[in-house]
Amino acid sequence: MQGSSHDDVRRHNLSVVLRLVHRSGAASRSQLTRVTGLNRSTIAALVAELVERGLVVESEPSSTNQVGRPSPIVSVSEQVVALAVNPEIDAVTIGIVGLDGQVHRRVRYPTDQSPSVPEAVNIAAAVIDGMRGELEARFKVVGIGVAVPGLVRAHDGLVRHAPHLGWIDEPLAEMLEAATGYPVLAANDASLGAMAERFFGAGKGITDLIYLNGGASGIGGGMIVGGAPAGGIAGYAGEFGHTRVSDSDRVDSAGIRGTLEAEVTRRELLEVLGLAGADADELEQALLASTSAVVRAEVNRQIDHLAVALAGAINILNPQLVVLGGFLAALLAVDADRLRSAVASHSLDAAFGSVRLSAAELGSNLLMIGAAELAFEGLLDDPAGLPAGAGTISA
Amino acid sequence: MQGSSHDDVRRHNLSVVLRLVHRSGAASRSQLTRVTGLNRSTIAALVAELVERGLVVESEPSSTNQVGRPSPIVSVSEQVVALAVNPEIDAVTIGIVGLDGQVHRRVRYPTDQSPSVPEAVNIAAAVIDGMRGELEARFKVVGIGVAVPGLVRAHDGLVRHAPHLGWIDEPLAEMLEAATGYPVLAANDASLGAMAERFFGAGKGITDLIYLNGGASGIGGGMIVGGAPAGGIAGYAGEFGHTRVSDSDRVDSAGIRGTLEAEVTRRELLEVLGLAGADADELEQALLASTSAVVRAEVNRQIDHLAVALAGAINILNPQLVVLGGFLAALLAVDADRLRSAVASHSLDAAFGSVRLSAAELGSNLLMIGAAELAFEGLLDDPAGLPAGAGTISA
DNA sequence: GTGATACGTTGCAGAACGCTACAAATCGAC
DNA sequence: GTCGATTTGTAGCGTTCTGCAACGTATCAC
Repeated sequence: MQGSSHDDVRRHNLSVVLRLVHRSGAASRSQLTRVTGLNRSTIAALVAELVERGLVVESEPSSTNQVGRPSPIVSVSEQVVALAVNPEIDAVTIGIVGLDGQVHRRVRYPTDQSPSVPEAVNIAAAVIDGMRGELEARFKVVGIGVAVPGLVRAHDGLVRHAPHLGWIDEPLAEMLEAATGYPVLAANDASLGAMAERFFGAGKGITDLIYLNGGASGIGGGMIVGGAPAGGIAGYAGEFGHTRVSDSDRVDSAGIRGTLEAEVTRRELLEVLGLAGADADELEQALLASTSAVVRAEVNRQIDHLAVALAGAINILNPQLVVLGGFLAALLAVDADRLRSAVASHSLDAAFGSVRLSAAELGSNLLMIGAAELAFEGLLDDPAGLPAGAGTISA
Repeated sequence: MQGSSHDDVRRHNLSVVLRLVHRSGAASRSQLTRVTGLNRSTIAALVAELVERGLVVESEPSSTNQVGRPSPIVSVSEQVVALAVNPEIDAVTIGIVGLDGQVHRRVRYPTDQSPSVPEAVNIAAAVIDGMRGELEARFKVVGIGVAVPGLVRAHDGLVRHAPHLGWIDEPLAEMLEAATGYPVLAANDASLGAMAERFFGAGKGITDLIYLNGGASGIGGGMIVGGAPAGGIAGYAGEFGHTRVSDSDRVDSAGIRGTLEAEVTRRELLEVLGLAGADADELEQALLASTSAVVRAEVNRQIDHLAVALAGAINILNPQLVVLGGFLAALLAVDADRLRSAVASHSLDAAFGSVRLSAAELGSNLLMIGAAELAFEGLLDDPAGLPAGAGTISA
């Protein structure tokens, strides 16, 4: 319950303009006036301030075949970037992501075994140190976002529990901040995936969506509720993988029986296909190509269980869109009709009627974009909060 | 993505102050300055405007045993009220609810059979006409809120489907607006219950909660996510009753198998108790008094199924609080430990660790307060939007 | 009573936005 | 190619709202 003063108005309006060009791409000043409802002169002043702070660039208008004076195009500065870090079982991936959502660079640093927290921090810090010359010469770095495959406490980036990495109560953000000097934020990978798909992928402009991702180690998810990412009270929200879908005794990674993650697994799909390993695209191709009845039965079994979990979430959240990533997208691709009708049979007509099932669009850049978005969040909320023209951000 | 101007600042600050005295009760001006962060002089101006508009009242400070000049107490005007309407299977209830949350009057108009929409509208309009003398003399009515046991489309109050009333696609809000002349908003009863409990009941000050209500005709619910009521894309969110909790063939009111509403019913509790009918309090007393093993077995069965649904919701939403109303509160009262441990066994430790299970507090006034809150919403969002000093609101 | 403290009140200054008038750039018609 | 219509940028002014500082006032402690 905070009152707002004039400073807040300015901050808010700068934030609105920067968010627009960040999320919707380049826009003319006249478009900005229409969308924001602000006056021409106000938009001019706001854009001028953002230009001065090096956050956006104005460029010559392209010919639009429209009457009237052409309006300058406002686009995000290519110099403003965030660093994205994603520790996994077999690698740590580090990326440089522009404020326009472009992934400038991505480095995957493979590890022999699942990295410990100090190892992951050391790898990330070393790679970032290697990039530092380039970063300081060409870019302004706003901070680091980390996508963690596990539960992360929102306010301080403490990793409560990352089962596949074996991390428990690790102050990851704090350590990486100390090692690099950049401000660090961390969050659950699937929540960040939901945010990325929402802004830059299948969910553009949508206010209520559910995102489920199927990976080698399980199923995670995230949601956007009423236009805002829903993190829950401590940032643990979105664990769709542990939803109960059957009375069976199969146990998931958290030891819970009959859950989505226990019934719907990538491993079993690979087994019936006779594949040793495959990425998401290869798995989808193999499933589509297969004519085996055994494969088909397994696919159907998994689709039916997935449908129960989706229907439950749809009944509760009444979303506009369900985005499926990883091998769950493959299940959708193989038999969308079966999935749709199975979901329909478990959900309320009214809630199901307006929902669309869709595959994720961002592919391998998903987590880079999501993690960077986390780091950009502070800048987008308060574009004037950081010192103008600073090359790097110090604590 | 809207910009804000000076008008918005004023509107926002008026809204913040009015919301504070509405939700947290009377407060001194100095308290308001502290909570809002606004300047003394600004608060003085805001309160003065709210007084002039007849929305709040300033009164002499009570002796607080504190040094310094006493600060006037700001409280909500007792004249500002909303009308609450709640159609049910066997009655239509109409209430007058003050902006302070006080229920001034409640009229339950019993019906022989489940009322049709025109009947419900006629009853409500007739009762309100009967009150009109009192309303126009003593009160300023901001509008009518309707709590409907069914799916309601948010933006226009169309009742999509109210199974127990047998209503399908009924323009309830429109009809009641035409019949009474007051602006009408409608929403799902359980969603409104969630809102009421959040602001005036067990969930005061909590930003993430789930509310489940067990009634004679089924189980409904609502949620607050990140401080805001979550309605979904069309206002249908919160249908926890249709979450799958078992593989059984029991069917719920929507024809879906193995759901919470199919397994956990008030009817079966009454049956094992040998009771013909009972309100929520009587049922709870009877359950607590019973020593029958059969009763106990049925309670345990229902608790275990309830736990599955709660755990699923907790994993997905990571709330701070779960509020149980109706006969679900009775199950909690009978064996809170069993419910807690059953929920724990189906949920993630991290998400379950911070959650509290609690019984609803508002009892029979719940829906009156929730429906009124819906009607107050517009006023709270824009206290200056309505003409100052108007006795009633015309379209 | 006197001082300290906290708060209301008043007048003024600053910040931000909208408005209006004017200038500039484009398209289409002749 | 020129002219008018249209759209938008630009500059200056006015309005609105909040913050600040100074002063007045009411209470408590001694």
